[in-house]
Amino acid sequence: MTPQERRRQLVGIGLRMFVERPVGDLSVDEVAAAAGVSRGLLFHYFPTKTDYHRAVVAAAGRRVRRNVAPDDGVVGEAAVRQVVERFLDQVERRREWYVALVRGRTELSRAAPDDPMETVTEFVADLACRELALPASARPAARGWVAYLEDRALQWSALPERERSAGRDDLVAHCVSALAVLTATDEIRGGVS
Amino acid sequence: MTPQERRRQLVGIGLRMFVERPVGDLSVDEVAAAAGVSRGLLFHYFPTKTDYHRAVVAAAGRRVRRNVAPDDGVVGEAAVRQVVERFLDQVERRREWYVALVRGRTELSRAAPDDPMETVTEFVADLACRELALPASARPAARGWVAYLEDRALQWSALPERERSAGRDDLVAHCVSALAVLTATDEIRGGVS
DNA sequence: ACCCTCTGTTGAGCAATGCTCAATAGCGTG
DNA sequence: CACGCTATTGAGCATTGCTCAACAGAGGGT
Repeated sequence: MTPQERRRQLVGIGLRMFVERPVGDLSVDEVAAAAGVSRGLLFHYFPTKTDYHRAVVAAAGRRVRRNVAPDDGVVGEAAVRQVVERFLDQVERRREWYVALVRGRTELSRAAPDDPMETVTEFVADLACRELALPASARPAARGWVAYLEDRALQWSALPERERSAGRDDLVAHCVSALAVLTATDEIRGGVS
Repeated sequence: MTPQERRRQLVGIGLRMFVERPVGDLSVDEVAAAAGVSRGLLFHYFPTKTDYHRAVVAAAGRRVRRNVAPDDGVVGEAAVRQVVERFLDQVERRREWYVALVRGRTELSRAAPDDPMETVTEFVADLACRELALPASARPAARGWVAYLEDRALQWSALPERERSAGRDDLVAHCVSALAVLTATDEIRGGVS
């Protein structure tokens, strides 16, 4: 088996086991056993367990990024709305998996130069800034908005099915508006004093 | 040494070591050594390492909650403003410590009925709802706002000192306004369409 | 056909760590 | 002084992250 295939296989196994327990608690033996290889081989591909951990979380991040990206050709506020919708879908349909991802990326936050956690946040914040033609000064607010969006999505996805589908459209509208409002520093400053 | 003192001592040690490495990576031996006791004793007080972990994070959460609580007698929007200010202070003055807390609480998020992470979030959200007399329907937005506030505080506290002190007042004003706007569902819906 | 190298792979083994348990020490009480 | 209670110990077990020297077998050059 070629190295690239092996890596994919191993990371793939991590992505699946991920849901059940945090990657940190996952033993190398288990992964190796699931792959039908020896412990040693895993260390051949990922010199450290943390490296493996990082690879798995990074792959998860890329997957989410793919899933929430808007269709080609959709631009402006419509793109933002689509991202919000897809983000809600993502969190709703695979809630535990997403929660596991949040945990995994947080565990890695220490000494992570290419912090894989940032993948999704950066992507969404960038997209929002671009599509709404926001000034550079609005970037922190846009990033904060992503945190807001994620929290709302996690709360919402924990609701019983009935309330969830009922409130979905309102939530989308609210979050889209929220981005505009939070990044419109002048308006918001005057709004409440 | 009385059991209560021992517990306090052990948790206190955890609170201090906490900054350097995640509680999860902290070995029982180290804690025991720092306390001048044997491994075994630690397991006498905290049957599982996770229990110890939880105790430390819970204590950290209580400490933050104390630090951000507004003064007695301060009510309404002033109370919210004070919480925001104190929250920024907290994150700024002990950034690594706060980051460690975020990590610690996330690590525990699995199967945590009395999730200590919630301590601070719940506290701030409750306070905001109460002081601004928000309806129950605004609760999710208030919780989301806490996530927004935390993210902004973490971004801001990473800035070089100059920009930090310059932007501080604006950030406080922005966050206080943001709470009002995010929870005023009608306004925000109409505001941007 | 033989050997040789290169690389994916193995498995034994080390050190650290979470955890258990029987035994001890020290103190207050009858 | 003896007794019991409880905080405390330290040896020991199983697991786990990680190292390393050795193996297998496919391809190529002679």
